[in-house]
Amino acid sequence: MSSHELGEHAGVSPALVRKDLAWFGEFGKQGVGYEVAFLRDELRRILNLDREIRVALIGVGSLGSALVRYQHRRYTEEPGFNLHLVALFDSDPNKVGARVGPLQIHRLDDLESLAPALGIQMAIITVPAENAQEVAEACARAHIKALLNFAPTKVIVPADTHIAHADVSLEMQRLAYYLDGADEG
Amino acid sequence: MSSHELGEHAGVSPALVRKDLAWFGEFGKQGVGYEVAFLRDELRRILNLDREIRVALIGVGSLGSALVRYQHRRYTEEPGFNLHLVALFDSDPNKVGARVGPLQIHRLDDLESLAPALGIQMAIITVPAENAQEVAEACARAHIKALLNFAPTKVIVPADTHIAHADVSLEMQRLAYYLDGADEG
DNA sequence: TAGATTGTTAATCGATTAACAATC
DNA sequence: TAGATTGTTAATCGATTAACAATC
Repeated sequence: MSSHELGEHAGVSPALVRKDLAWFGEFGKQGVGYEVAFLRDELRRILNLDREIRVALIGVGSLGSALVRYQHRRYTEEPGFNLHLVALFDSDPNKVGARVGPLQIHRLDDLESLAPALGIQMAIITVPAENAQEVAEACARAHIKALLNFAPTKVIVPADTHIAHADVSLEMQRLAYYLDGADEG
Repeated sequence: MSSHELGEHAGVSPALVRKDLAWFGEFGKQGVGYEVAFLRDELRRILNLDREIRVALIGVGSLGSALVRYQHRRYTEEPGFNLHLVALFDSDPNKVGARVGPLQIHRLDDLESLAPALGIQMAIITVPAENAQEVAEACARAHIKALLNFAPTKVIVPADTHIAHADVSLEMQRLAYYLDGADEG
């Protein structure tokens, strides 16, 4: 497949496909193009998606429970889907011990002691906004350096920690800009 | 508040704050800075966030139900939060008629007829990946031109329709790039 | 070989920053 | 008035695109 075809699929120019790939190496053959399966595997390796990533979810409310089911289904049904949700945490004593799908809910206080043993590398934060900062700090103590935060609030993390925000309403608010306003034609 | 202070909060340079605001008008006073409450209100208006946006949710599974509760809580508790979830749709006859929070689930087939009467301007798509495209097409027929898609699949929409993707796993896969690989130091 | 397409260099484009006259 | 900060213009920076020698 040529850079032209790849770009068509991705919605970018052929030149950009080649330039971006050049950051990581040489994957194509002059006059021929790219061998798709080979390119896919190389990129999966480069992007760290070729091996299991062990994930904890903190805050087992309705959104958290939904994400447990969603992630678990994809992990079991989709070959090569390497995001593995392996532990749940909550600070509510009434929830601790309960099961969601195949997983039991641990005490949030045990995050620090359990994370290393379980090999947790990433955490999903689905707690109320007012608790997100303290949970992020608990993750820091547990040496978890990749966080996906669903709480609609800014969270301050150490410099070596990466945090992504998944604020659903924020995304909807972005879309709102494109709605026909009452003031528009 | 000066562009310097605003930039510090937003994590951008003072010059960029001024340049970006200049796209929409003149909001500051020389020597003084910006009046924050006025600026906030102006921007809310410009971004179409100053009036109610009526939203439908399609696909009332566990993720959909969680989002209903989440949106409804923010709408009722947060002043000025104008995203109003007003209708639920599902194609499963066993779900139609059931209530989730304050809302009843409608037949997906009724989307086209109900959307105009309900003033739906935006839709959240939380159906399985294999149904996302047909649901997007139903939205097009219902003249809904802003979609937030949670299904992990590409959806083709008309040119006048805006679609945002909220693929949780994709965000986690992005984070994976920054994890220390087995091959790194 | 002739045609096609890569990887890369040079040119272009757009976005960010620096600088400053205007003025609160 | 003197100091501060805007809105805007010019300079800089980085990202995208065009072009092409290398070569499959």
